[in-house]
Amino acid sequence: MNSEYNALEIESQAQQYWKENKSFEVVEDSSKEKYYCLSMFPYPSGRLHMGHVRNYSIGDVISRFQKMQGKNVMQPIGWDAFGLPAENAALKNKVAPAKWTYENIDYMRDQLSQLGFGYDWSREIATCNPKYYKWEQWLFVKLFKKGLVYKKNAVVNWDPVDQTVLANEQVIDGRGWRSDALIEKKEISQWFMRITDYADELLESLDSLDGWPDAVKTMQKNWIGKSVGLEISFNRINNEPLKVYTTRPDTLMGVTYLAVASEHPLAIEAGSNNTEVQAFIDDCKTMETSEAAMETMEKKGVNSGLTCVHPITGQEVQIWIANFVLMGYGTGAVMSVPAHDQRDYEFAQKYTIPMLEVIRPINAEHDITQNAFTNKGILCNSGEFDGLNFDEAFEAIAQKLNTSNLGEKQTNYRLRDWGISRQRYWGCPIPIINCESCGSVGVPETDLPVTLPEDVSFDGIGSPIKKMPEFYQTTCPTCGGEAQRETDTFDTFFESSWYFARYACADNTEAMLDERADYWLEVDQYIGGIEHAILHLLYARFFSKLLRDEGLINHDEPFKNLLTQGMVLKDGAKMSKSKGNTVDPADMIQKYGADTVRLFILFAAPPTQDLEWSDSGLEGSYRFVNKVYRLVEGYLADAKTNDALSLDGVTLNKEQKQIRQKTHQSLSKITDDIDRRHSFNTAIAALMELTNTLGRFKQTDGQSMAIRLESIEIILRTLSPITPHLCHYLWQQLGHQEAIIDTLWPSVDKKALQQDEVQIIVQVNGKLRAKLMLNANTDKSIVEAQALADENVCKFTKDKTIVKVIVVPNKLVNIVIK
RNA sequence: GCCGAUGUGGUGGAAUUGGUAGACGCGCCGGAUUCAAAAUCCGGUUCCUUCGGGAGUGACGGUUCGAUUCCGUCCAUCGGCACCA
Repeated sequence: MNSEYNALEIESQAQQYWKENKSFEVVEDSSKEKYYCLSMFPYPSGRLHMGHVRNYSIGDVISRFQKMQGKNVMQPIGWDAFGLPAENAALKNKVAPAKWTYENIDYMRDQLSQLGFGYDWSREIATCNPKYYKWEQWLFVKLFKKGLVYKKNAVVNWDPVDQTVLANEQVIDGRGWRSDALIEKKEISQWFMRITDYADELLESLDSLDGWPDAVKTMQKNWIGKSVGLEISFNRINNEPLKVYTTRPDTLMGVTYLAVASEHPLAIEAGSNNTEVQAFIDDCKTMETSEAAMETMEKKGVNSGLTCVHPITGQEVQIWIANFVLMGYGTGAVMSVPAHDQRDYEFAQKYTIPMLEVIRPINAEHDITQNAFTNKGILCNSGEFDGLNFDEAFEAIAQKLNTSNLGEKQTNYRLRDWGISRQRYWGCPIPIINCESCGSVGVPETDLPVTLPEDVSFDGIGSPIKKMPEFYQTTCPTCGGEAQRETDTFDTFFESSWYFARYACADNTEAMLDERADYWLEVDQYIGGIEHAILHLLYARFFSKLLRDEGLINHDEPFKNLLTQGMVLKDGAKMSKSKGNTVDPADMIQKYGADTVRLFILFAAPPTQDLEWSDSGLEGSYRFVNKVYRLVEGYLADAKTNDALSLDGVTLNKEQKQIRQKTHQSLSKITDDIDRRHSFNTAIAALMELTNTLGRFKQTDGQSMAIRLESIEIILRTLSPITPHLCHYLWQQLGHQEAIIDTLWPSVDKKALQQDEVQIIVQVNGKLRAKLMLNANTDKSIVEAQALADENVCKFTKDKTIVKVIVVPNKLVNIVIK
């Protein structure tokens, strides 16, 4: 054993050992319980940052821990390799997105290896590889034939200068990030998946996800946004009625205007003979499309001059055109009740539209001249409905409208169908051929994959494949006539929606998935950033149900347990390449070694908490790693001249007993912290305490040597998921033939835990006044008497009346005085 | 704006089921060791104090014998908001 801890040497040797012995390569094995541990795969942005290190360290600790529980553990890794940053890099560095991506993957694969993560590299996936995306094209064609995919018009951000579609992220204050041009909304035809067909199941099965954080389930539930309301028709003379959906039909009698989106046919009609209206509609064209922008921008509108008829009163209602109504959501029109909706209230005040109070609070006052009353209450000014509460009014109005065919109950979802078309180059080609006579035709299975040309020059003016006849010119599979390929690509969430299943059978060239997927699924533990709480996780759940309905897997849900890691922030914001605030672990690994870096990121905070990055304290982790090294070194030096006897556990002196007690208490805590609580920081703290305690215990008699060895071996095995290289090395130094990764987790000796005495806290009126050491399970009345007799306690109880005494066994006494 | 989180010493954080607030680190202060330094080891470190004690977990209220923990209102910060991944 070297007298100096040499991290880099120890680490490369351990990594070499794992590689040669295929320590992490697994196959299906019916004799063992399987455990599938998955961390969200990275986008190959160039270099790892501390967010990755955190994510993958957590996954590795759980994987190694489960392996030491004797389970058949699969921990795969791959690359979410399609996406926008490759195109941005292509523009900046004049390098093809494919080349840039593959180089990044090579670099980052090295970094992951250096960190010693126990991946089964034989299952590695890169989503930009045709062998991977072939199968999502195959699935897409099946879903297309099944009617789960359709085409419709949808709005995109159009940069008129760069002649390209921009992502929301690339639109800054309404302008293109490169061109600075005012961005226009543009409607183009795009592919959608009918995720709303599964809205109910996606909502219902959330209840079965016991291993998911409640916060994530709540966010998904709210995102799906199931509501029951009324679809109400407002008739228009000699025209189609205008339909609106509302969850507050009780406020119907308070409607003073309707609002439609600027793209609504009525708006276009109104604009065609009114320049003021047309000017407003034109103004709406340069408007950000994101919901956040919609909600926070100034609410504006214009009176269309058109009117409709209130379905109950028969009165004329104005139709306004408003910038906050979305054409793509619902009917593109809403009913407005200024007295009972704050947005309508402000809009009505701004444009002096009348307001009608029709709901009053039940047992309170509300001044409607101050703001809208948006709670439910009792109806007033509503004619025959006066005095009804929300539920009664809902039913009565629904019934009334139903008889006149002007309204019916409807269940609505906030969730919209998933738009999967992207007008980008670096993505998976949508496998559709457009034929003038046959329409859209799915690419036949034998012609898959539709391969994305990789050797292209990328200039940022639209996608290269839209300018490559050799790519898009083809023949129709149905009629054989001339036809054109779809040149849009999939949303990159498509790839990440099924990769977890593909890992189980990544080598299958004949099928998307096989029976091995059923062996490994569902994922026992999924780990990833909280920022994916809604979109990625919802799409992956959706895909699971699609795959199930195609008979490809037999699970309803992909992820049994979910650990949402908090963000690693730098300068108060999420680390990302586009913000330029990433921290590369490379230098730290070089200086301290991977074990120290892993230990530090896990020790810095509990995994679910956000973490503002700072490397102060990294030294402390390095110190601890060295301390463990010296602990073993010290033991081995003593062992040269002193033999460890077999531990008898009976004849031990007090100090020896205490060491064993501390050891097994720590083991118990560490096990629970890692397994149940995922509280790695406190597990490490317990390991530090135990190491410190043991470092002070230097006895060399036979029993003491045995106790030291037992304790050291517990430290090494419980620390090994966290700092695996160091523990691998030290385990060898202790003379073991079997590698530590192949050993089992130690078990707690309950006899060592036994405590003779317990500390009792004595409070007077909730304030700490004394601590007593008493035999465990001392009778309640004796504990109480002892507490009352305590000298310091008496100082506070003297001349006071004792109202009551609360005794919590083996823990606490609280004396309440007056 | 809406939805979901978070808020504790100089600092990262701990307190698991409502029961000792500040575990374990970092930093700082003092000591040992050293020719000296690094490294290491030992001790101290919430604030105020008349040294009895008092106050204190973003703010203000509430429930309780007892609240960092439960409830209400507010403030600040972070994540998501459908084309960043």
